[in-house]
Amino acid sequence: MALDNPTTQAAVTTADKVFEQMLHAIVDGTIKSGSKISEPELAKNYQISRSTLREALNRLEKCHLIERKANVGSRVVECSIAGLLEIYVVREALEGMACRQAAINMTEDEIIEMKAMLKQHASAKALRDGIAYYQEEGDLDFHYKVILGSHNQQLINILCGQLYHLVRMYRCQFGMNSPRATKAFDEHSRIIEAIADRDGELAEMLMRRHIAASRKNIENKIAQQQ
Amino acid sequence: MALDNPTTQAAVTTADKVFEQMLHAIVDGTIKSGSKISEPELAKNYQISRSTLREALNRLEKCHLIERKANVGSRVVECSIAGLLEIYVVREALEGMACRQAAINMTEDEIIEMKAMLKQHASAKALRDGIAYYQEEGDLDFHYKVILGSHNQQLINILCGQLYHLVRMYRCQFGMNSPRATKAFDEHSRIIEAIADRDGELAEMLMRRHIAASRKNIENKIAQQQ
DNA sequence: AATCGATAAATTGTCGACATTTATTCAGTA
DNA sequence: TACTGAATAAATGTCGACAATTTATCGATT
Repeated sequence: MALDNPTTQAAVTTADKVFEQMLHAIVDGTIKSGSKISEPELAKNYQISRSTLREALNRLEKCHLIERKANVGSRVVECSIAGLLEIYVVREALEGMACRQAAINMTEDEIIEMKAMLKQHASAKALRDGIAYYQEEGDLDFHYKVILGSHNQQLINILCGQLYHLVRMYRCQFGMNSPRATKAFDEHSRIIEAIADRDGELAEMLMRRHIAASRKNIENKIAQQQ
Repeated sequence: MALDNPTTQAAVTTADKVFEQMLHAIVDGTIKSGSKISEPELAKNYQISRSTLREALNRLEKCHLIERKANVGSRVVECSIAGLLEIYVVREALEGMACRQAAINMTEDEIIEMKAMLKQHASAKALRDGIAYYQEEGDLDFHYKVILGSHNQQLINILCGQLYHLVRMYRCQFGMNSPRATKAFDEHSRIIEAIADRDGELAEMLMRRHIAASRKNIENKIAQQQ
């Protein structure tokens, strides 16, 4: 659970471990976004050889967290409003489709599990008057489960394997604890209903609106700050 | 133009060149899908060190053309009907959205260029009575241009950077020269119209239907073969 | 003083060797 | 004969050093 990502398997090699450490550091901003990466320096810091470090860098590049130029080096990806909005556009398309596929392909057991999860979120929400907790963990859990429920390996790879690290990075660095907790919860409920009804078209539409609402919420926030 | 991919930049390092060679070999089946990759053997074949080869393998992995297991090795991705259909689902979602964004973000010049391209395809089609040529190059050109027209770097990366190599691989190995040439051409025309009208909603819908039709065409072909 | 060019320093790319893990072989036993 | 398990072979992971390229430094010239 080092990555809070249901598709990640245990890190066995040292490059794996360094990858996870760097992933964490980049997501929470310890390694600043936009900064250049010095291979000799980092290799010394983590006490590994440059080969091993480069192996870790390659995995970070796969997640689109760093960018490499030949004979020049690597930089941590830059966090920008435009970049964040781009990701939301992709998520709207992909998670919308994932939701449609989930309505088609989810097993009854998976649906029961999702309903149970939502019930648990509801009680947690009632207890804590739902703010931070639900927003962070619960929201991710929900989206992960829907994506996995699509039973489409390509969708799962792209969303859980690469995009979601970027999403978490933006959430951390821009401090997104938006006041959409209650609204989001209701939207999640309706989405699960549509999936349980095996109504793929509605499920996709609701998921797209759910993500679009998130995006507009951010756009408003940005507009306010300016 | 080694990769027929508008987003690829010149290969400067030897790892780049080996990557391109292997990419070609995997796409056209010289390196068989599902086969195991022996690092020592390939390194000898290409006359490079294992480090350099591994660098090339990492890029292939980024394109989802090979899969690696820790301490076990790499295998070329397996071509299956299910896998092909999965890709079409992802393309329907992503290219649909790309088309919507293209309707919003394309410049007038880009639209003019697209119309010119289509006109050229039309004459080529008339001349050769449209079979192979349009299907292969023309279709890819069209889809590439729409994707680039979205002006969304994430969409461009995912579609042109990774998914399209897989698409080309399947086209090569399954021998897809489907008889949809004329129909596809008409669909392309209507999509460009929608983009020119800045009608994002229609553009997305038409692109989704266009790709879904391709998918159904394949499903039918498969069903016939059995 | 600013710009250009050459030299020097540092960084990335590549290599071959060693360490560690996995796969194979083959002898021994039930 | 079939199966287990230890020894062997092979493959992957990691390391440190060298080569090639880029960046920084510094002196010369306009």
